[in-house]
Amino acid sequence: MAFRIYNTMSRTKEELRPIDGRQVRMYTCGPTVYNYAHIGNFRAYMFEDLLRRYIKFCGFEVVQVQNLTDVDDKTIRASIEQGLPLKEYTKKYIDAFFDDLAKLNIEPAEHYPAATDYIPEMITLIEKLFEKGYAYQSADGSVYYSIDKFAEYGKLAHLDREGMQSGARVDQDEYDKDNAADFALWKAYVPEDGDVVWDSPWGRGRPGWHIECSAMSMKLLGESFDIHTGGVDNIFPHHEDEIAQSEAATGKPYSKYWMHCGYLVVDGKKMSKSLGNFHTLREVLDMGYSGREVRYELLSGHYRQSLNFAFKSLDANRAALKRLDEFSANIKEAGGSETEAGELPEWAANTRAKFAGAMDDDMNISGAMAAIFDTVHAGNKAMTESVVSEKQARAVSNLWGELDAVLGILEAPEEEVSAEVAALLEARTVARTEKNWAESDRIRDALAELGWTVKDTPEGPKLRKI
RNA sequence: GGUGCGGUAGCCAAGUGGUUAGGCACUGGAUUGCAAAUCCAUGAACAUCGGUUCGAAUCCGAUCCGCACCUCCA
Repeated sequence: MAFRIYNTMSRTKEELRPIDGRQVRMYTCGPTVYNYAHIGNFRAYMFEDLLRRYIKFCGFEVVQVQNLTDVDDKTIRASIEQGLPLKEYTKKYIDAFFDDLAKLNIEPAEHYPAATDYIPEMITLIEKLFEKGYAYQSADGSVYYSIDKFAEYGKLAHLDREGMQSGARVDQDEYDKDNAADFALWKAYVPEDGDVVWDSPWGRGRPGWHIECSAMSMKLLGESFDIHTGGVDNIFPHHEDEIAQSEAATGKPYSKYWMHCGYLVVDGKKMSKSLGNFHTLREVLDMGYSGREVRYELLSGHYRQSLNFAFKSLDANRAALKRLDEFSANIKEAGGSETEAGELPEWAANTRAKFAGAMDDDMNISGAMAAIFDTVHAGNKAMTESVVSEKQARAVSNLWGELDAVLGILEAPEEEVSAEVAALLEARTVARTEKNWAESDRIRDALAELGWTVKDTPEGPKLRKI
């Protein structure tokens, strides 16, 4: 089987074949750290996490770069408003970003370059564009990229110049540019930038947004690399401009594959800061939901489709996760103290193939989850009938671990049973032996207060975290 | 105007010519002191209209509706 991914450039599914045959180098557009990211933003990071995990599942190595945009209009404006140096202001949100990634069980990328640490690389890249005739300086001192010089401009977004001319939003103020669609490589200093300024051969100023990603990706991954990802809103202009800059400068193909995820929507509308219909992760966690429930939510739809966010979905996820946890706990108990894995039981023999078959098809997560739940059902049935040996259970546990390396949601957090809870459970067992049902039920309620449900099974009472 | 994505049961969400997707919720039963969990059983769907076909959720055409991008955006 081969992992096939949808390439926005070709608009078809293509087999993933890393350029060097072994290692997948991927670049993912990261956050602008002027504020807390909202969970719509995390949908993209979640998609990228699933992608990198599945690439590894397929046996490739991964080197992932995710940039931190720590200089732009918004970060500058906000830092000046708060009277903080830019670096100090953005640090708070960079820390929060990493904190949120951890809560969502998103694997760290190999590199997190901050734009302000790569200014020399950006300047070098712009110089190269000057040499090759793609860049020009306007009267106000800013440097622009001339899209007319790059014949393939528009190849990713499939936009032609005519369509753009009649576009709904052509900025009338951009009088300094040769063409309204030319974009800034270097922005000349203006007083509103405060002390956020660097020297360059074209005068003082700061880099444009698009050049940041081109400079950092090529510095860390090479002039040609494998996968570039982002949200669909990055296709144009951001990724189109990255291609124009990078390929014009190097004369080589930039990224081999382009992958874009759909939006998180609320009541049919894209979740966004400007619409105000967003929630930050910390807000949702404060409401009592777990990072794991949010992860399940963000994972539960195909990455290219828009995904509907609703709190009642999170509630439904809680129930689904409980079902998964119940199975995991039972299979673990069925394994006893056995450490050696035997053959997989017949009901789990095809699980891995079904899971991988779905994931191979451009990460069909719904098909993959169906393979999981089908196995849960068949396994519950087998365990109900007590036809699962300890060695078989051990093998299933191992399989679960292997699949969870991709999903990151199957392993429930370990919960310690406190002495108080253990004592209550013991007291309840005594009460039940004496058929003192009133006392037994009272203790069960008390355990529920402490966050535990108790199930009475033929093998004795079992505790489960609520 | 240009370019894309979509409309599947109460809700979420796969499927792209024939065979139960899956999850949550609901209903009946088994089990249980009562529960919980689990199992068994059951119900429910392809926006509308036409066409192609032995057969269409799937292909073709038209229509209606929703969303997004077209220089801040994951």
